[in-house]
Amino acid sequence: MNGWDENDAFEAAVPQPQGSLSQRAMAQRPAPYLDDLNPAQRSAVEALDGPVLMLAGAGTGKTKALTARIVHLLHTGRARPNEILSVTFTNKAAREMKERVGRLLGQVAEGMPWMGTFHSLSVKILRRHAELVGLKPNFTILDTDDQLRLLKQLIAAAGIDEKRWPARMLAGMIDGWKNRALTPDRVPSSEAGGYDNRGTELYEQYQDRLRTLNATDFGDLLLHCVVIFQKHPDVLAQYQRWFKYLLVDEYQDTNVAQYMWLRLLAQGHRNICCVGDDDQSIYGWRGAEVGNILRFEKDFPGATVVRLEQNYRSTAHILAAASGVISANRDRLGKTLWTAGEPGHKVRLIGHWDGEEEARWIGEEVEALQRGTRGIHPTSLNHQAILVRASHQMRAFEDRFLTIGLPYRVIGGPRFYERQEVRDAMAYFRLAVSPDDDLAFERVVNTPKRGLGDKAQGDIQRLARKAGVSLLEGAREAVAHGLIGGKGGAQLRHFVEGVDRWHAAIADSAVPVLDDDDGLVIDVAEGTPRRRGKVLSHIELAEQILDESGYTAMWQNDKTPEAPGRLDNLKELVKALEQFDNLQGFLEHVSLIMDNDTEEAVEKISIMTLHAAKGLEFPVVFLPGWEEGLFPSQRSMDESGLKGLEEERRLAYVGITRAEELCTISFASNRRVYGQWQSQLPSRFIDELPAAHVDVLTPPGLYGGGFGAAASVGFGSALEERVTKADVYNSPGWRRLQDRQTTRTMAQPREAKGLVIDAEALSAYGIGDRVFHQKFGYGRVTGIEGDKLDVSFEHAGDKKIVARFVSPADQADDVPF
DNA sequence: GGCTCACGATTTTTT
DNA sequence: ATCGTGAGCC
Repeated sequence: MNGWDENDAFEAAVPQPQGSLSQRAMAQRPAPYLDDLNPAQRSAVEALDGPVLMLAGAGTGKTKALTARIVHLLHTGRARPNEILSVTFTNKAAREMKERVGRLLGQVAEGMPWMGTFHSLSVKILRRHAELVGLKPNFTILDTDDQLRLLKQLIAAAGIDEKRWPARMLAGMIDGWKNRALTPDRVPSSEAGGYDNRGTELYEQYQDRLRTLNATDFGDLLLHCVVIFQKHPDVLAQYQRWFKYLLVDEYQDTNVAQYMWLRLLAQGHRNICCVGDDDQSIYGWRGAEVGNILRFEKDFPGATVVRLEQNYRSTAHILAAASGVISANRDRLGKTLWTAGEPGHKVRLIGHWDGEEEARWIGEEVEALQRGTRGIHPTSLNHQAILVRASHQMRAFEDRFLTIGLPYRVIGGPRFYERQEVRDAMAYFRLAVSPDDDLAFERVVNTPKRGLGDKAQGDIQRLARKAGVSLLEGAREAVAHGLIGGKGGAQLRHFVEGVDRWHAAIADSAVPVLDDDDGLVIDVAEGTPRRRGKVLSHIELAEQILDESGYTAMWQNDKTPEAPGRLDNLKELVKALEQFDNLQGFLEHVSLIMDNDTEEAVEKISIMTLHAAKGLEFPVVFLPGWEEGLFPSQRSMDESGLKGLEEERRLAYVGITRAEELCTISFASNRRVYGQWQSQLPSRFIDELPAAHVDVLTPPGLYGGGFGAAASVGFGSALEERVTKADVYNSPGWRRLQDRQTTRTMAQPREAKGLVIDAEALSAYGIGDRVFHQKFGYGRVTGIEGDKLDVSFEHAGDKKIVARFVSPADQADDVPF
């Protein structure tokens, strides 16, 4: 790699702070946070006024610069802690930044009330102005389950077949609109398709329903804020004045709504500093707009752009490999990472016969590295990671590691607060706090089973709707008039009485506590002073709720293997209550804050998706499954064309740059996908790796070495067999492998995705062609009969379609935003 | 109201 | 292959 020369030029171009006036002036006061910054970081920290774009490559110390900037703002007296708005995407990032700022300041930085995620900050703002969007300040935030339940009801009410138009899909559409800050009235008519052309209508109904329930979903938090800012200039002006400096982390991940949110707040003083890396934009599929960062200089004319390019994480070979891959992307702002460190080991590349063998080989490598028999120092399992494209790839590794007893941990998976039992418990708490929370009522009225099925619940719904009261009140009525028969009726009575009792207990002991430490006072309602009325602590109450409702008993009686774990989670949930003053406060924060990263004592290798790995680093990284269709993912390319491919490539870049010392890329020639064997071609990204920085290891399966050969394959050893990539592909072993692939493919032509089988070219379409249908989406032609095609659709299944109803789907189709 | 069977989907994921 | 969902049946 040739980044060193470029860097020298860069350093020469930037005035060196040594001996400069400002530097000597700074030295007068203790400013240790500036001392260990490199020149680029330092200029990013010191450019305080006006728009700043910090282009921070992987591992270039962006968090360090960001935190130093905050400290610098405080230290120079430019802003008080509560006048800095500092936005991250995850709570984890926010927490880390708080800690680091605190460490630099030499104190606990709880004095930064406006440091948080887009969502948590939006909630904070929205609570103050809820009435401007038709909500009460104590609105609840729905989780995905609630959202789906609601949408299902609306779809059913509209008489639409939920089979054909699933609630999931509508949720996705609405989410997409909210990501782009589109209220129902602004949704382009071209996108209103589906759902019998009533998509927007359903969206509108959904929003109405949320308002009635005094609830929002996650997307609303941002959207409502943007609407308020746009419609109420006076409110916006107060915030603009208050937030003197804005800092944004991971700017490349912002969506349109977040962009507008930021822009609105930054208009005025324009002191906005965005930090990001266009090469690490991997969330386009959930609305992130790389365009936001690419456009920054246009959006904020006169912006200072600083590039952080010195990498402190990886060896030169690893950086060069990553740079080589990412350089194939167009539309980059362009950065060249360099390191002052050692070249280190080349990136290792190895092909395997199939996925199982790949897992076996990696398992052995992991153990060898752990023992230190691979030429580098012994590496703890905690410092090794396997990064996969899709979570189903994890299975092969889990299976293998379980067999050989290699401890592993899967990162990602369902979050703590997403677990069923946690949500159920929370619904009970919600009901106790606000008995008219209908969604909570629906969720737990028959959990545990109380003999209240569809019929009984339907009766309650009808009754409540007719009387215009909440479901709980409806249930009370139903009980009073004996409308619910037998066992169910008695249990419902018990349930209603329980909620009443718990609610009364809360009214006795807890008093709303107002947030008053953020310094910003805008029409906040009067609050009663904090008081600890002592009837029941909220923790005791929570336990009582779970016991009296029979919820704890339900899991105690459950004999399934996961029941004990669920009980543990409930205990943990109750324990988490300790950090809050009352149930209200808990409910308010839990949906936004609960994380569960518990450090374990046992050494384990981490398995996670590439997405989950962003922001992390490991000395040793394995990147398996680099095969066409898997990585880059076929679906991504089908759905987003070139844009999709480029995002996949950025994912590859993210993967490689996670490695500090040793990075091993691998692929398999055969893989079982959805139960069918498929032959695989090595990923195009493999060919984009610069050969000079890659060691191609002898694939044990190809050279007949089998088990023994794997152990002898190493690097840095004189015995090592080194071959070039071309050698591998031209080798007899590789050809043999190709031959076998073909044989298999011919034997199962129907499943042979990605391979064009000899077509009876009767029409414009051939077997194997990818096609697009207005309604069914993308599919592949599996047969031709006269003017009809058999098409296997990705989402809609197998259909016989008249050829003129489909259009050819170009793989490079660029779907416009 | 609970259980079984068939069908369909199956990248990535935060808040 | 496998998992989750929904409909239909006891």
